[in-house]
Amino acid sequence: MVKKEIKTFKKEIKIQNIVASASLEHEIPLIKLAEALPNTEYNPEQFPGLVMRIKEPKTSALIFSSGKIVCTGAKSMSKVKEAVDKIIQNIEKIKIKINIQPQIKVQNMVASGSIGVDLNLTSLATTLDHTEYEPEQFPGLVYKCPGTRATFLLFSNGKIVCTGTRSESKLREAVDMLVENLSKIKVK
Amino acid sequence: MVKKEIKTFKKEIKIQNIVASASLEHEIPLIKLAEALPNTEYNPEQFPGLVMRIKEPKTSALIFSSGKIVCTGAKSMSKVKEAVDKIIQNIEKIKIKINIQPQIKVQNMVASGSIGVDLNLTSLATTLDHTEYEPEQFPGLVYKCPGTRATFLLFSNGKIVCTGTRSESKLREAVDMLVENLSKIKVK
DNA sequence: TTTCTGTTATTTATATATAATTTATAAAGG
DNA sequence: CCTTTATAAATTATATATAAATAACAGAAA
Repeated sequence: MVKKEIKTFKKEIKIQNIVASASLEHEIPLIKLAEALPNTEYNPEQFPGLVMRIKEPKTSALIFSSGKIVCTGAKSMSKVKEAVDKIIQNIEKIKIKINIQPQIKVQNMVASGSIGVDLNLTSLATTLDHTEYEPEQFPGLVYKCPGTRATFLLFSNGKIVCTGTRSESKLREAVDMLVENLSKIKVK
Repeated sequence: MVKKEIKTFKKEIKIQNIVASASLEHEIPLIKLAEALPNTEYNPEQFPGLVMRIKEPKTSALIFSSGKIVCTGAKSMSKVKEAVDKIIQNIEKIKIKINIQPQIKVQNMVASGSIGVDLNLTSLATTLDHTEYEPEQFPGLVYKCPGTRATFLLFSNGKIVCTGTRSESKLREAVDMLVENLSKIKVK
């Protein structure tokens, strides 16, 4: 019985960063917020969003006057939710009442891991499609995985970085597809 | 009988600084060394090496935890050797025994002198290759002497500075080549 | 004039390469 | 005092590239 080649890869992947957005459905006076809270940075002439940093979970949020927010840095969905709650609590300190439970939408996930085998990036760049490899510019090979939102960064030691997916299931699907595609061109 | 033009140059050169490195082949506890010796300066968050100053020969040494050292300031090889011996004696004050006679490697020599003739740096900058001359930035003309490790700083009064060579013989060769190259384009 | 790019800012892993850090030294000009 | 040149040591920092939402401004193309 022939085992599928894919089984020989020791896939391993860990979510390192989640970017999520939400709308508080309420105008936010950013200047007032910036003056009231020490954990904020606001330079409207540089960027329209106010930056709010949360210690636990360690995250950073971008808050716009429209009430739209972007949360970055969390490593799990539960942490994202915790962070959003903290953000709302912070905003409510300036007497603004957020009446809704904002719907959180994951916009991007960054995960890192390994596929357990060394990769010859130079040959991969020519045998695999949808790749970009300029070692003198960046040591990783960029692979936009067809059929998925994922873009991978592949390194010669087998370490990988996956960006672009929006859920852990889609992330795992993408990694499986990456390994499958690599197997097809027999990288090992 | 036509005398060679080169003979009209009154070449003169003196070594002003020698930078040499060596390895003591022994780990050095820099914190302990800094606390025990007054002639040291150690700011690891600023620079990983400990600075040790020796009065005679007047030199300064950079000592790293790996046991690698860099000695600067000596004007002759014998002074470099004396300085390294003093450095080892200093280190042995904190009970560390350096069992070897480290092999000293000269990494750079700085020498100054004169070629005995005034130089029109502006015209030299255009007639001689491998030069850089920006008088409003620095009054000397920079000349990277092809075929040697030497880089010269040439001044309008004929004074010169030579950097980059690793031995007195190579230094003299470089100066000879400088004079020869200047003669070719008849600077006088 | 309108629309479409490209900055601006945030996070995060990955891995290369520079650059800056320190020390000494001469030269001439600011 | 600074400028410039070369040179080693080891450590930290930054730049390189990836995705994504926010939104305000810029410049450019239509």
